[in-house]
Amino acid sequence: MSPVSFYKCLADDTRLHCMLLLQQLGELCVCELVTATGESQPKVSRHLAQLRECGLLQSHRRGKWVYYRLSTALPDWSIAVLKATAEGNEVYLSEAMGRLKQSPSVEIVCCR
Amino acid sequence: MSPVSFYKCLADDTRLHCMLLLQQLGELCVCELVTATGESQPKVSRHLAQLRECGLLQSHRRGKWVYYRLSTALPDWSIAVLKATAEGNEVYLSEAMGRLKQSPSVEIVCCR
DNA sequence: CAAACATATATGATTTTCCATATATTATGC
DNA sequence: GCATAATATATGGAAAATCATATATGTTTG
Repeated sequence: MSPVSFYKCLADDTRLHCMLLLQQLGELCVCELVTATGESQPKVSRHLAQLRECGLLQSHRRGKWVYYRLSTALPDWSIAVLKATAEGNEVYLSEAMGRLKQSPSVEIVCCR
Repeated sequence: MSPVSFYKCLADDTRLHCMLLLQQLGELCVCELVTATGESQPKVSRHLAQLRECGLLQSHRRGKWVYYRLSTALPDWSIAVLKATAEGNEVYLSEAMGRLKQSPSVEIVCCR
C-alpha cells in the first residue's frame, strides 16, 4: 500500500474516526461505529467498505453483526502514524468515544 | 490544524514528496523540488502554495529563489507522522532523492 | 418480518491539472 | 546607468477527474 493511498483513506472525517477508534479499541461492529460517528448507516458502511478494499481494515460476521478491526497486514509505519495521531488529537476522538460509551442501545442491542 | 486537513495535504504524490523531502533535507527551493519530483513548475508551485496556506510549510525569498521548509508551528504528532512515513517508505523517496542529487543544474544554478 | 449491513444510482462539490501569462529578481550589452 | 533579456516563481481561468452524500433498494440473519 502506497503512503499516498493510505493518507487518502485518512483524509475524511468518517474514515479517520473509524480508524482511530478501531486502533484504540481493537474491534467494533458497524452499528457501534454508526453510533460513535453520529453518521448515517449507509455512509459509515460505504466508508468501511472502502477501508477494507484498500487493505486497512478486515471484517468478519458474528451472528447478525459485522465486526471491523485493523488489518493484520498493516505495515508498522502506518500503525505508528495512527498511534501518533490518536495521542496527539485526544479532543478529536473524545466526542466519538463519549457517544459510544454512553449509548444504551449499543450496550444492549449490539454488545459482544 | 485538524488531523483530517493535515491528511488531505499528504494525500497527493506531489505534496507528499515535497513534505518528506523537506522533512529529511530541511530546506529546498522550488526549482529543486521541481527537479526532485519531475513535475511541472506550475504544478509544484500550486501544491507548495497550498501547503503554505494550510500551515504545513513556510517560505522565504533569497534573491531569485524561494525556499520552503516545514513550518515551525507544526505540532509534534505531525512531525512524528512525517518521520514514520519517511522511515517506512525509503523506496518511495529514493527516486526523488536521486534526481535531486544527480542534477547538475540544481548544483550549479540553484545552490545555496 | 425485523434488524443489521451492503450496494447502486444520481447528483453536487471539491480537487487537480494544464496552458498561458504575470511578477520579481538578476544578468547582459551598450 | 538604462534598456533588454533570461530565470524563478506565482496565478487566473477553464476543463477534467475525483470524491462524498442522499436516497432507495437488496441481502443476510435470527
